[in-house]
Amino acid sequence: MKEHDHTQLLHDVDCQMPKDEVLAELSELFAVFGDTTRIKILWALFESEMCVCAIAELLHMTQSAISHQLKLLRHAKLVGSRRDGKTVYYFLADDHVRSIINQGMEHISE
Amino acid sequence: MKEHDHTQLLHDVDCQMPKDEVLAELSELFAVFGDTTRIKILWALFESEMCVCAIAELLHMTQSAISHQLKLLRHAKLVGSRRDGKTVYYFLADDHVRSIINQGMEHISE
DNA sequence: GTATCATATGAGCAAATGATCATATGATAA
DNA sequence: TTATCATATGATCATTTGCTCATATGATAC
Repeated sequence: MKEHDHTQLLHDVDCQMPKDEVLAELSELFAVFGDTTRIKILWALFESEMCVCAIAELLHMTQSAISHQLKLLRHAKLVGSRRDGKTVYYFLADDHVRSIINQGMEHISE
Repeated sequence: MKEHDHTQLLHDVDCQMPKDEVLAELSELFAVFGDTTRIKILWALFESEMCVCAIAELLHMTQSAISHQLKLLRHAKLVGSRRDGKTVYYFLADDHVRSIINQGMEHISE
């Protein structure tokens, strides 16, 4: 396969590309949204903060599965948590979550 | 593990949840953004439409790998394509792509 | 202290994913 | 037609992912 010439275009596009590091971080962020369970958790938290076992009950999944996913969401800074006695409540970290999900919804509902 | 009671909350949250079908579609969309290669392709197309082998050269990847990924992007309706002779040019399908990626960038740069 | 509830976490495993290789298809030129 | 370029696609394989199970940790009540 001999490639035809794109030298100029490639140069221009390459200049506009953010660092690999940034793009990796970006794709990791979207990967967090890229799972049904995690999307459901985030959507649930739109309404109200919730404890782990409530989310588990809502989604008909084990406490362990939910806890593992919440760990990912926390790492991505999409949710925060607060402890009240034995219970840990999770909540949306900021409004970017809503914005991103809303943009996604717009795209699929066309 | 006996669960404590969340009946009222669960009912309220459940009412606000979109159908599983919709949430699945939504997470599949974000999953497409959730890969470094695909994010790079989309970012490249911000600048200009490009043919497959130009993208491959830009990302230092094989034509085959890029072609497989473009298929996914096409399926998600994030890119479109047009043929000109032997060459196929890919371009961003609409502005949702830009909006979604911009929101993501905002989140990680805080 | 012990018992119990709520949550977190490590190991293991089946399923999904992303790249490569070989090959097929589509288009143009000679 | 044959040769070549550009792209698409199927098979394969190593890596990653998401769940389950068992167990650990943390907090409260007794």
